[in-house]
Amino acid sequence: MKQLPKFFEPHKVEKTRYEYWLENDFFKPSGDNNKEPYSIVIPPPNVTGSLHMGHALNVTLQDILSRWKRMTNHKVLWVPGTDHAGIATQNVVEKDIAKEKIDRHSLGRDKFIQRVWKWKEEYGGRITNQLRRLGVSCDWTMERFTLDEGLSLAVKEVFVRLFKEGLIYRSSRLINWCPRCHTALSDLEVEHEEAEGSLTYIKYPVVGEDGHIVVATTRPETLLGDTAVAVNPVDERYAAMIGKEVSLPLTDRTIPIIADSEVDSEFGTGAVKVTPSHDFNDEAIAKRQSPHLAFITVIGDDGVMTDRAGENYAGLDRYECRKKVLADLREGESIVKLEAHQHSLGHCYRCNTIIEPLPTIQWYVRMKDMAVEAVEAVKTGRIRIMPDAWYNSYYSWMKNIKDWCISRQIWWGHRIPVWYCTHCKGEDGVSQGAKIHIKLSAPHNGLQEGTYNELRDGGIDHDNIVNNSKQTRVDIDTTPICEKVDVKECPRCGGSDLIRDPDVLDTWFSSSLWPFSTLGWPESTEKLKTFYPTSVLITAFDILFFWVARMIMMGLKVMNEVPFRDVYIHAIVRDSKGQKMSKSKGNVVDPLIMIDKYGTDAFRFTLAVFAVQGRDIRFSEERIEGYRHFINKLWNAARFIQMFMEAEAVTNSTGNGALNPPDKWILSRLNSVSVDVNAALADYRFNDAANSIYQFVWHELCDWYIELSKTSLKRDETDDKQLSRNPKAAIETLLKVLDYSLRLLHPFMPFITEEIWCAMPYEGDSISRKEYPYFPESEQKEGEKDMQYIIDAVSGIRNIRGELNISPSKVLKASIKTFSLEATRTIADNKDYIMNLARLESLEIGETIKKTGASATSVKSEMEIYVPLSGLLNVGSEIERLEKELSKIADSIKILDRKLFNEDFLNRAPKKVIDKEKFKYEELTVKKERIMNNIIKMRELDEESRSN
RNA sequence: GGGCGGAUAGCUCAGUUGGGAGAGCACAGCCCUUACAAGGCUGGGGUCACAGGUUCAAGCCCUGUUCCGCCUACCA
Repeated sequence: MKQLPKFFEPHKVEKTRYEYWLENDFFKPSGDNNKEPYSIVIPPPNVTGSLHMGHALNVTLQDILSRWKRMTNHKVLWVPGTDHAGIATQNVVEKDIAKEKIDRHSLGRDKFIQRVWKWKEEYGGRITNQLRRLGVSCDWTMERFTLDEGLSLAVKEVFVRLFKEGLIYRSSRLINWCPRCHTALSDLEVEHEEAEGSLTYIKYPVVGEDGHIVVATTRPETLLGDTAVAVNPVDERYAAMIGKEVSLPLTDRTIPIIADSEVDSEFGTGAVKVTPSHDFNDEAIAKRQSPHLAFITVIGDDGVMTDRAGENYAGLDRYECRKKVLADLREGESIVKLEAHQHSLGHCYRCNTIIEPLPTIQWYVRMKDMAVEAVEAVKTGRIRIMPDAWYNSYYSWMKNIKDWCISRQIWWGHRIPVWYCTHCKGEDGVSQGAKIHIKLSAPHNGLQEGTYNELRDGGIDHDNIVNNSKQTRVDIDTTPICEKVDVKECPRCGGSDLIRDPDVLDTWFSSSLWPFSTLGWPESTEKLKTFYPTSVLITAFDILFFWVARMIMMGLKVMNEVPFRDVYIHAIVRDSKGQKMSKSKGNVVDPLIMIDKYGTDAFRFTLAVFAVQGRDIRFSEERIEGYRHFINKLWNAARFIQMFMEAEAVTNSTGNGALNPPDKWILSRLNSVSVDVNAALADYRFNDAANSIYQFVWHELCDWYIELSKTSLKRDETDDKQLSRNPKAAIETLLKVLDYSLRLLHPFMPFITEEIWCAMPYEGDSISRKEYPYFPESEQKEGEKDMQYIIDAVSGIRNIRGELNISPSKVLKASIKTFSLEATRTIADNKDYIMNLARLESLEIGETIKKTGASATSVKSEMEIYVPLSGLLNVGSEIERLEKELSKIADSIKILDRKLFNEDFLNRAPKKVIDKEKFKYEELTVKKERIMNNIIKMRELDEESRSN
């Protein structure tokens, strides 16, 4: 046995303990083959990431579950890994090489990707190393990266399958475009923020007449791309104008006034300018018209105005252009008024640049049918979502789901497995449609030309489609050839002049395959067979749609089985004021700093206590401090036990096997706590589980049991032979309760529990290999009633001390008048415990005890405690004390009165409740009377002393 | 616009089928009682946001209101 040092120093043990666990493969699946395997895949953090509170909470909860299940003998696999995080990582490396004054284009695609890989090799391990500091019990031999060879194979396999099923297709339409990242984004990758803008009212003169029509817009610069003005067909104000032309200010174009029933007559002037190339609504209007309205793209893919904006504006940044357009309109007296206007603006979730809707050609996944199945899987309970408030969000998102844009115009990621033949024109050579020209770059980057298939959604002015910038692209006008392997020659014409699609897939595409791709799919591996579907997914709600919903759809589509049984959605960690933590606000709390300051165990335990279902977490450092105190308490409790293990009383004790009364009590409490904790964990009530153990260890084990055991452990020195205690039973109970407490705590605080456990004479190589305590069958309340008498007696005396300011070091005499045989017997049987805990030098017990003159009194339900304090007692304050007690009881009786004199209550409430209330009433009335008697006696005494 | 969550002690928050309002921190008093002052004992402190309703009984269920927070949406 190793002597525990005086203080627990987390940093001295964390690293070595963790290495010990790894060396011994404790985190690899083992356990009972007959029990259901348990598996979790980690939500892969971005490889560029740095550990934040969200990660810390997320993995702590997973680790608690994993360790708990391992200790309950399940075969547990927890798969770790990281996500390649396409745009984010590319941005990081681009910034990196910018320091060397180069950009990715001058480097070239292959060299750039090499640089990213190099970066990944150097820094990609940072986040996983940080996770290790939390003590996570992942099976690191299973670590995966979304761009791994195996996972890339899975991605290609899925893409090809979906393509061949027609679920993946190409389309040209408006897409959310980030002018800074130069790529398309999915709807989800756009973050909307409310902003104060202004609504500009602009006059468009009617051609050939004196009149004009006024339109209102938040984006005056898009006027340059207007191709119509729309009004509601039933709007009488404008009925006569439909079909007329207006001349578009600042241009030499005229555009028609058209009717569209979606136009809201109430908003603005009821007339809306239509810019099909730069607004999703307008695109829809344009496509509802027959023939379609023209698409004129005046903003380029870098947010700079194109040639089509006209020579006065081409080359201007979009916001510069807005200023100039406004100035020019003002000069031409075209502006009627400006109004302040609140509206929401889309921003890129990676770089926060304002999104520009642009017409481009992109790859999409058809979602509707997959969503239907994914909804079904949840509705039928094949997947549970917790807390259940999230069901509605899930359903409503799935119901309104739109096709998912999966192509990104960046380089870092899974390149789309599609090739185009420059020679053949598609299967029938003609029907693939006419060639169209695409300008591939923003004007100032020089023009590149290329062609794409006409995609038959018609109407778009493809001459002005701005495609992925700075990308050289040659004629591509053929049906895509989609294969898993590199295509070297065209399967249709045999030609070898093939061009691979330059785009990569949305990062979330590979993430959506994570639960099965990490287990080896498309190979049919043992791991896959054993651990798919996974048991639970632990995640934050902000990626419910990004990731969780898509995993469900892909799991069902590809594996024909849900990816996980349970989804547990935890809160987001906010700062102490409830603000979202962000670098710009400067309110970020770094988990690693918390770990440095307080140790991993205290930090983890705090997170567990914070993890209340359905509620945001306001982080507070003070709480960690509080739980560090708890760790200290636990540590010292263990030191106490160690101290007494070799005490003379223990080693010399014969140990007749009989348990001391407190031993029975604490063991019974332990059983009950073990049941509570297991139930809480099974329900993902991490806070309840943590609090139960906390309460037990501190307030039952330490506050009462250990204090009581000091008496048991003493060599019998009382004059009363009957009270001889069994020190052996006490120390054995201490060891046992400590053992099981540590086991209960181990999933929450793995390090200190291991450290203490290994220093005790327990058998085994690690606490993590021991069984988790769960004792439902022995949950009888043995010893709990006896203990109540002891607690009543002790706390009665303590209360007198506290209230009357009597120093704890002053030894007191006391007597207890008992009112039942059981009370008499129990108090007498436990006299030594009571005397020690209450610091008494003598204690009289009996039903005939009389109170002596100046005594303080404590009235309990089956006893009255007298502490004679001649000379010490301030009669006035004693009366005050008793009156305070009396008034509390009187209040309670009043409430009970109201109930028990209410016939409706007596008639309708369950008998159990009535009996309980009656019992309480009796008890309190008796108590009240006794206190009153004592007050009367004290008053008499008071008067006596006054008259003397 | 639609949806969701919150409002309980000075602070941060628990409160699982409706049946005597809790914890931690902070505060006050007495104590270095030999595991622990990162501690022990004792105590003070709450019209459970507001207004109705259901019920014998409401912090908990229903309706409405106010104030916060979040998600979502194409009102230019």
